[in-house]
Amino acid sequence: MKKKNDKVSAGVKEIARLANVSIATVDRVIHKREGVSEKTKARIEAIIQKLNYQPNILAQRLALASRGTIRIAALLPNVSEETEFWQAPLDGIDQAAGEIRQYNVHIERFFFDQNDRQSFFKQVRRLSKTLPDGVLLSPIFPEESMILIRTLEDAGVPYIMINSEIVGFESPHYIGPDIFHSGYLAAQLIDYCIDSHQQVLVANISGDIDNNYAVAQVEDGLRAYFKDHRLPNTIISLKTTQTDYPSIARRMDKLLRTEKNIGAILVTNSRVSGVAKYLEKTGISHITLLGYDFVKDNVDYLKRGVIDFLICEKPQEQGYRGIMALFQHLVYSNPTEKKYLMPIDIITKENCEFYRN
Amino acid sequence: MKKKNDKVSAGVKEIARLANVSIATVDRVIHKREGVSEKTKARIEAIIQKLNYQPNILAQRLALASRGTIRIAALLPNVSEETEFWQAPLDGIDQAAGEIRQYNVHIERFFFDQNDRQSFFKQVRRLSKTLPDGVLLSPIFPEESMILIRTLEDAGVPYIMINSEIVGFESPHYIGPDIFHSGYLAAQLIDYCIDSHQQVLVANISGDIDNNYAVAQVEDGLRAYFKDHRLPNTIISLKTTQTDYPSIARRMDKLLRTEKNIGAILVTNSRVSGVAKYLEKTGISHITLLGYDFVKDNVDYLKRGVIDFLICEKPQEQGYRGIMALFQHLVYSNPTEKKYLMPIDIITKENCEFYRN
DNA sequence: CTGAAAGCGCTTACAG
DNA sequence: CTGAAAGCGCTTACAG
Repeated sequence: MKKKNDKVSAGVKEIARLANVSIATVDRVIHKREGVSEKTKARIEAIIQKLNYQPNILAQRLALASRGTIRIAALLPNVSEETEFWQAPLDGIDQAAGEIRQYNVHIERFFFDQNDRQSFFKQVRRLSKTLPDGVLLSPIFPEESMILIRTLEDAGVPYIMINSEIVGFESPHYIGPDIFHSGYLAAQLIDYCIDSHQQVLVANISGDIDNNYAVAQVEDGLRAYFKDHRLPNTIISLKTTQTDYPSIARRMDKLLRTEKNIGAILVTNSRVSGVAKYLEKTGISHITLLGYDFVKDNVDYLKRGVIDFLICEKPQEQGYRGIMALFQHLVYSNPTEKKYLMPIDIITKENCEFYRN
Repeated sequence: MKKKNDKVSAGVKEIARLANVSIATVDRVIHKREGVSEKTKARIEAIIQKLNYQPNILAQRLALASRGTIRIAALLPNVSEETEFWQAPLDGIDQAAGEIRQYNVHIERFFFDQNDRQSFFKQVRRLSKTLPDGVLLSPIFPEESMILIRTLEDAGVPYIMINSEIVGFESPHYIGPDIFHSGYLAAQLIDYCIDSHQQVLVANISGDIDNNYAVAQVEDGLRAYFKDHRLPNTIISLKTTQTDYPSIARRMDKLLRTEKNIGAILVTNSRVSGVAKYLEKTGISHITLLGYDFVKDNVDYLKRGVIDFLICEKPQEQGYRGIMALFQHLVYSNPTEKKYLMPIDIITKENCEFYRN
């Protein structure tokens, strides 16, 4: 099954032999370290060029493994019944952790309550005290996040943000969706489904709505689409910080009493199942319903035809990529890529069974 | 930045020390090889259990790397201007090749003409002659593919099929879309966009249409949706083996002369750009147009609003996953997973810039 | 400025 | 049935 002596390429030993030096000197040149005469350096570099030398990553890592542990901190909202969404990034982080634990990478998880900025700040302090080698965070609270980021930058600790950006702080260290665009996409789907005389309802359901820039950006994107395309539909906003079902039902009842012509509802986050429950209970089936995130409740309503479209940006992959990028950066000094924008996936009843977060 | 002596887990050396044997003996137990007394075997196994020993994959691979080369063959249609689609799986294969060349894996590519079964068979013979360690194929021609598969099975050579299955031959060695379902999904999207009195046109444009089961399955899926939902829309089929633009335009002209009420057109493969060109040239903008695959021409028409939806099943990832699965199987005897069905992605003008094949 | 040697954690051919 | 030793291709502390 296998042929012998079918080397992929020559290694340091061969280079050393050809250059008539020791492998230690070759290593110095490869890693651009001090202390090699220009002459030998040039000679070795020529050979490296000619042989098109590629280091054996396996051996490299194995040799480095003895050096010690890399500590990466992950700062995320905790996972509760009503914030099930955050399980996905966590799964991605766990997956990455599994793949790189061979390399002595240790990941510490710091959880906060997404409705309590105090708890966020508390975790920031805990995290800062130990000063890890790299940090993954979802910058839910912008001000407190900026404080952390300043600390990290001063200390030269690399970091990556996932899930949402800090408004007004363009950063190359971001892995996540272009949220404005995902609202724009939602509007396009709505445009396919409703008539020009129908209204669109944008429902923002969030405990801390004033700090929730993501929700606002989705709405901005949706409104921009209708404006750019000069569409005549009226767009109505609904805002509530009461996320429990009875409150949602009450608000919907009241709204639908006056607004008789709603053709579509976009819930700007994963709380769409609350509205779905309301529509199902009240037997309203002519309204197109859209929302965010591939979480269990939402998928159930999608399969039953109550929710028409879910938009999802692979949160698990965000967590996975975030950790891997930090790892690459710490171990191989690979630059943390420029901003990585996730695909914006459209999920319906008919493709949901094949979807992967 | 790093702490010393922060071992992930104990290794063979530690196990050997605790069991009072040599590491060679430990190795024998780990790999369930013959020639260890029951007594020592039991002792070593207990220690392995207790320590929850996990082999260091790096070291394992490095040690194995010296053994020789693994040869994987990939059998694919060639990439031409009108079969640009096949560039994507090829890119995925190249990416995988890059990642595993460290492990002395060599990938040989065999290309055939997708409109010429003779050329396929010729490559099958070439491939069979050298008998590689693993095979990746797109089974475009079912009969000839079955011949190859029988040969491989007899020789105990693992194989994986991508892109489409062989009808009537359910195989666990498949990585690709559920094509019937993707037609079903297309129908759902159409259902959102047209009225109940409008017609749907299914356009099958393929050089070798009688052998193209994928195209037929898409149509089956679409028809099944309309039937399952008892929708009144008439569905019209168009079939042509002339894939050049003038022929397509002629067929469309003729068809539209009699059928005045078409609300949507689904082109069952990547040839959708031909129909898009026709609609754009003739200034027809009220028809919803759907097709397959994220190739340049199609994306251009999508961006210009001529094509409404593209459906795509990550062909690049299929190639990548196919090679990686074979690699895992050959090196670690990981079972080639059960059938892996790809997500069915919906791409529109508003999310195409973020899509990744 | 340069080199010899040990070590990363595994596998294996060989000797007993 | 078992072990000592060499080797995979790199990195690094140490000696000169």
